[in-house]
Amino acid sequence: MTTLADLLRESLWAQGLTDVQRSRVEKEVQLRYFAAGTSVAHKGSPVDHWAGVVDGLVKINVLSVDGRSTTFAGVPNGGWFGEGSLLKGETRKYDVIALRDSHIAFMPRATFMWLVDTSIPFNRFLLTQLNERLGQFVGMLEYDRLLDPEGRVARSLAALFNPVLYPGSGVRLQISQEEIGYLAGVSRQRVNQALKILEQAGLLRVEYGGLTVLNLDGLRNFGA
DNA sequence: TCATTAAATTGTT
DNA sequence: AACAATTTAATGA
Repeated sequence: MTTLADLLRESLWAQGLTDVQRSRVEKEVQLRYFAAGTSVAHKGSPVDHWAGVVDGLVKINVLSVDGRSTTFAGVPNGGWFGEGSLLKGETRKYDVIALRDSHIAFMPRATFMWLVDTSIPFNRFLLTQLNERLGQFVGMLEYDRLLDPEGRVARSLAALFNPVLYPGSGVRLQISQEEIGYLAGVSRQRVNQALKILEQAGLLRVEYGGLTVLNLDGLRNFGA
């Protein structure tokens, strides 16, 4: 179990803060618990917090009119989301759902804006985060059309280990094959087959209720 | 600590 | 989608 202190210690943006800034953040950030399958935030609701995953895994997704679910990204330990809508003052554009039992940290808009106004390292972090996320979505557009299911699973997993966006992730990822299916947009059966292929290629090791990444670059470039 | 049972997850069709 | 096999977690002796 990871704590808020661990999250702040591992977050790049927190390392650049002054003691005054960090203590205000620790005082005003609230922790909430979400059971697996529950909604963390609804599409269309006002965005008044910046949210970080302290412990767990959430997915960012939308529902199409016919009820089909499409996942844009998974956010593991150490990942933060919602800064785009927070900066623009718009309502949330995606649903956020906990894939596992998750502890989520919420930073009030006032605190977030205060950091934007007073901390150059925090702004630099936001620039990097937005840039990385842009690159991730551009890459997704590409592989979504070009790659077979093995490649899609491989890149979805690699995205979860993006060291810039999600510095808290280790090599071990606790995620069921069903959850991977949601993230990669393929059926659980295809995930099962894809994982075996990736395991034979020496890129990862399949375990009960999770997997261990052995070759992150190999995953990232699989099928290219 | 060990055995039994239920629940979750995986592997296969 | 359905089913069987496997692993984990919980319970109680």
